[in-house]
Amino acid sequence: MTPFKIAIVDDNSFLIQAIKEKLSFFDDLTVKHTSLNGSELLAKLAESHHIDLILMDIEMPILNGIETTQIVKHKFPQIKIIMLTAFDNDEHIFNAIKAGADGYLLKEIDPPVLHQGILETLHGGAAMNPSIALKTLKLLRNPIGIEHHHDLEDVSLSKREVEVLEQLSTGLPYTAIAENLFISPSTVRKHIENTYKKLQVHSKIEAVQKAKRYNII
Amino acid sequence: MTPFKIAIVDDNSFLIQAIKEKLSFFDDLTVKHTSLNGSELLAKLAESHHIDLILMDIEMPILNGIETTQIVKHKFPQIKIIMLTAFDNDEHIFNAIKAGADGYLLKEIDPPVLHQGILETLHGGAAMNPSIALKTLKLLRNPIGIEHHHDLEDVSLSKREVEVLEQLSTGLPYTAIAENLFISPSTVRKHIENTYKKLQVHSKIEAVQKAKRYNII
DNA sequence: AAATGAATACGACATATGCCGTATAGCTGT
DNA sequence: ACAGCTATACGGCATATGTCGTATTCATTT
Repeated sequence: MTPFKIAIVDDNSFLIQAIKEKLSFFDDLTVKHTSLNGSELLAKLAESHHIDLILMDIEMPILNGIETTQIVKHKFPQIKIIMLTAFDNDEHIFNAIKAGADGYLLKEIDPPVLHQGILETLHGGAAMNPSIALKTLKLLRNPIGIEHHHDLEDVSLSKREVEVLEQLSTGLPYTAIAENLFISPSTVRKHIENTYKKLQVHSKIEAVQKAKRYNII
Repeated sequence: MTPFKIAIVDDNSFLIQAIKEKLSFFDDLTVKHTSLNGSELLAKLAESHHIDLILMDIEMPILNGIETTQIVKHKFPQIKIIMLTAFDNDEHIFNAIKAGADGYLLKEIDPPVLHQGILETLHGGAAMNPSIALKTLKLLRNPIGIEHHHDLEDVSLSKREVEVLEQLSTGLPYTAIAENLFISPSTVRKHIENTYKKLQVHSKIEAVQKAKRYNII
């Protein structure tokens, strides 16, 4: 069995070294590369995304761990990401989960526990330190904090564009939308084209998801 | 140090016995009493609530584990409760968390892991099996799923099909999905074709939305 | 030993989609 | 009156998608 390929991202090179040493005891894992911030990681992934799991710090310059997680998960959803950070405040935890993290551990973790968490995550689970787990349970019980609806300021879709987007979101093809709105398929497509530009996306799914996240539909 | 006082509630007396045996290895825990359903437990707690933690089954006659958890947590919030059940469907998990459970474990658990989970919970954390943890993360990410939280019984997607669906949901084209999963685009398309049949849909968007509603992704 | 299901892979074909350019008509605020 | 925005509409082209069929390999189950 070839070992799992791990990447580490942390702006503190001493801490990277410490994590590497913690993992060095286990021969079913190998650290393929490390980065000091998100964009350095993205550059390495662009060359080769042959990485199974990323251990990601949160507070980093240039591109932080939350943003980086979002981008990596969007482009390479198969790569597992565990946040490995010193802080466990609710804001970070919630944002990391929203960004798509598969786990959340604290840096003071013991090597065997870290190893266990990585393996569990690679086998389709989620790694969480118990105190973090409790926080996620509390978040689930209080749906108040869940709705973090920030509206998209700079983007404004026209009424018609929103109507078309709503139809799109149900999975209808252009021809059906045209019939529903009594306009030509060409017009539907043009509306969608303009909408994509405003939302800066390039497909139905991305448009629908972005629109939902920003409460446009 | 006096051992922690545990209570077990399960309508299957054989399983109670099995759990007791699992815990018998650890002298920092002692099983104070056991009950075959919720009202039996409540009666015992009314006499003496000198209990630190309850291991609670969900499916029981008379008073089930969810309702019992709600009542116990209301009257004795200091008592920790870990759900210990054979089932891990979203509905149960979500309801147990809402009822106030401090953890959720599966009955097939190994003795040392159960022991660990109990201690962690008693020390102010939450005990969760990794696959359950992942489900809670998904619930947090999908506000839709929180309202529905029911699994699709009759439909079962394979592991690979779920992976492909996850990739689909980010808006990636077939070719990118193929690269990410190191398989041919033909295979990606075949997986998607099979998925559509199982979900009874005919497009990406429908598949992704249905999968989200049923907490598949 | 046979059957089943999962994962892999290819070919073919009709349709849908993303993206470009162009164009007309109506409405709004300056 | 004119600039700017919106809604409407067409054509073209490369690529993506949905739906068929077929086929091999591997692991599990009967």
